[in-house]
Amino acid sequence: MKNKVLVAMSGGVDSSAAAVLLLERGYDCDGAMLKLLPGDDSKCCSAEAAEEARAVAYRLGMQFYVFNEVDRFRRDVTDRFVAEYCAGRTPNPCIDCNRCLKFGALLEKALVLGYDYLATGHYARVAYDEATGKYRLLRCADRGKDQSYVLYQLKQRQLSHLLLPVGDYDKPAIREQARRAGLRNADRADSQDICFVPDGDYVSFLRRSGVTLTPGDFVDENGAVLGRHRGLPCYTIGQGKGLGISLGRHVYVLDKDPVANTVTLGDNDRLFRTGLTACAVNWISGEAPEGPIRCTAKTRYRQTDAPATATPLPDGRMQVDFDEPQRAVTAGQAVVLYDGDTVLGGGTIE
RNA sequence: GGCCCGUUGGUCAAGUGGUUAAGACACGGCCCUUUCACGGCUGUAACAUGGGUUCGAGUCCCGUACGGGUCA
Repeated sequence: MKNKVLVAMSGGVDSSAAAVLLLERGYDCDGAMLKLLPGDDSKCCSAEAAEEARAVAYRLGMQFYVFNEVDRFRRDVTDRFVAEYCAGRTPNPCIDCNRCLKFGALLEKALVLGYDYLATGHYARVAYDEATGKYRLLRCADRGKDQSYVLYQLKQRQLSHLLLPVGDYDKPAIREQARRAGLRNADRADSQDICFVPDGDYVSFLRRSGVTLTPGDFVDENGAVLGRHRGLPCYTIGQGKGLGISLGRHVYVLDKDPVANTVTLGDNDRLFRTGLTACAVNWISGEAPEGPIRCTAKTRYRQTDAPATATPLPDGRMQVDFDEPQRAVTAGQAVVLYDGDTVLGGGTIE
């Protein structure tokens, strides 16, 4: 009888509702939270969030644990975040955190402690395919809330121990579940921004982490100087605001050159590309397809997927060619592949 | 130094006696959002300065400051 579940609780509505749903289905649940930052700086694991989560757990009659993963979080998430920005890329730390902490450290901890499953409040679904004997990762029922993009790094072993109960519902239904269960955080605002950057100012975080920002030139596509930038990490491809430069028309970041320390600006229509390569590729099925596959893909979390052809490369990387040019394909961000509602896999854009 | 031209929001830039002083871009706020962005909505903000003329001056006249040009 596999029914012992450790629920990853953030103190928010979604993970709380996940616990409620699992309890209703008869699972034997306890709650857990990861302590990721040393101080009280994180939104994910602040004292307040921990209190919220603890209160919910106790109300639901669950045990509640906090596991300290400060060192691992620094190594696998924040250090990497800083290094990526220094290299001129735009990282997505949530993906690393999911892979290494939530579905890495926490899942291992759960299994060691004798739990059968880890559950989270992500809006996505896991399904078992009898025919192939494999697990599948699916988008959630509510496309508008779908979070499968940030889970594309999951592997079969992780999926086999994963429950995502909120993925079958939409947000209003989840809030209603929480309300019905008498949870005081039913109307708590959704989380947002990078959890380890509470004020939303990631550039200051980089500075505090020892990164020196070197100002340089904004240039146009011909190399003509348009103004001064504050340092490459302050910008990402496709960005149009916060440039502080006034040319009488909207311009966007087309490119960043770490060697020349320049940021190229230009018109929106110069941002579109059809092809990309990706590294650190993960195929949910556990193995790369034999050859090119038709799929849809998206290059940023908040974007609708577009028709494409994905081709596994011999060295484990992958080539993705879109039918129509995509805007602001950015190194460091993730490209995620879908077949309908099924997540096929993804990788880090080079 | 003489003469000429110019000086409107953060930037560019309309406006030739009576306007709520346009617009674009920048900037702020809100929304969206477990990344960074994009996007949507919305807002703040100006007549270089001191005197005149006029019922009334950003608009006309004089001085000052600053910028550009030009002359020996």
